[in-house]
Amino acid sequence: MPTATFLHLPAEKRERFTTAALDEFAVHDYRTASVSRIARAAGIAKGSVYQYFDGKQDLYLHLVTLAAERKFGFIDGSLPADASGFFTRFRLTVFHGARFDFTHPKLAGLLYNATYEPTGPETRAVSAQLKAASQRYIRGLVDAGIRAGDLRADLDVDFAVFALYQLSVSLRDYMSERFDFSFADAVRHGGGSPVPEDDLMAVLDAFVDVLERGMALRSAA
Amino acid sequence: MPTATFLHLPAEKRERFTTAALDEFAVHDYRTASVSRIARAAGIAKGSVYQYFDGKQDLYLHLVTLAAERKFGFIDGSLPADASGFFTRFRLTVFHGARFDFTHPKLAGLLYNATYEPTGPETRAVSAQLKAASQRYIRGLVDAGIRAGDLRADLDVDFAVFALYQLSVSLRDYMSERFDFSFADAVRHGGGSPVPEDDLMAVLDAFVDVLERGMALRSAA
DNA sequence: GAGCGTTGTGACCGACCGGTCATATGACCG
DNA sequence: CGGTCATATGACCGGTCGGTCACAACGCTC
Repeated sequence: MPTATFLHLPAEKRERFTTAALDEFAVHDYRTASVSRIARAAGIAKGSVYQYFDGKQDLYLHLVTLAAERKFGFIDGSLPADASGFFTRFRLTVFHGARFDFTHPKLAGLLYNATYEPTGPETRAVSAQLKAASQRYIRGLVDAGIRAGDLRADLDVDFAVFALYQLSVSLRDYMSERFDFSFADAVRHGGGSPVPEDDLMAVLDAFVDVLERGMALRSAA
Repeated sequence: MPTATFLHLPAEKRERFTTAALDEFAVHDYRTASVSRIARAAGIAKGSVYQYFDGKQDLYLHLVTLAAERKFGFIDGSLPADASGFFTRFRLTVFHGARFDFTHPKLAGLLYNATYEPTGPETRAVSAQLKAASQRYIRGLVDAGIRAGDLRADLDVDFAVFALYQLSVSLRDYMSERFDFSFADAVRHGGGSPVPEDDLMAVLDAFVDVLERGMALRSAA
């Protein structure tokens, strides 16, 4: 957690530092990210970093927490309050999640890296927490979907949660390929034109379609 | 590619080295893996590594190629020649892939790491090739499935291939959690009892079930 | 044995890492 | 002005890395 010193910092400097740190962790995984580079990019001495945070790990935890709060907040704030059916709600959740990824590529890149972080001792706890929170959220949706009669009652819930989670997370890769959108470039050179929402929705329709109907050709009943 | 020197090595020494290198790359990602540690574990001087391979990258490429050939060969050799339906064939493919993962944890761990390798310049090409080969294989299955009438003709093939690929790859994580089987431990301390094939099949049934029928409760036709 | 090509060796190189700490700076107070 | 305290600094530390190279050891033929 940030020290009092960091919180007392003039806002401009604090943000300059945060931006530099996000830039670094959005492009590099934990081990490859360099505190020295962050300090250089922020225009401060390396020693100062250790006046603001306990160390690399502490800084990382702070950034991931911040990014997760922003993304979950963004999604929650974009969802309508009234509960539509499972598939509508799930599609909207993924849709707004993707919108967040396009408009906040740094934060999204950090979260993506954190999710796939090779399990070193310094990052395992953070990754596990992130994964647990996402799966808990999805499990809530699935449970409600079964109760509401939107989903088959004999569904293997564990597997369904796993599948929805994996596909949601890796959808980023799919979109990147399908729309030729490089998130790495977006982080490095800011922006790039995000995918039109219509095209995004079309992909999500294919996604939900497979979830809902399956892939099999059903012989006419 | 290995040098002539490496190929002239007595088999025992060559295998001792290969084993040590696999051990290292199965547990660490590319950047974290250490040539010095490999040399130490193999009981040779570090300089010798550079008599056998052009460098770290070359060694890595060799190992990934070797592991991929073994795994694809194992699966191909285990599949029946006659083409059953799409879902049966897909389930068998994943089944034998999982069997390979349990019985060859080092090779499988290396492939898994290579798949999720953070995209540094040294590993990007290898990861992309691995992913392309897997997706090409799956696309073949899907195309055949549509032609045979096993799959809906209006299926979004791109998305289907992506989903099947992602779920197959990450199935390892799911099994690890579901069966409390640590692949990392299996690599480090050899073996551990693999999941009984019945339990494995039960998971794959749930997998294929979702693929085939979808998740929606269908009102009685 | 001498000569020679192949293979083995590990000290060494420059680079970078996370983290520390003695010291400098500067703002506030009496 | 002196004193005090929060903050800023960057040279420095021990460590590890991938890679090199001068040299030693070996195996072969003559």
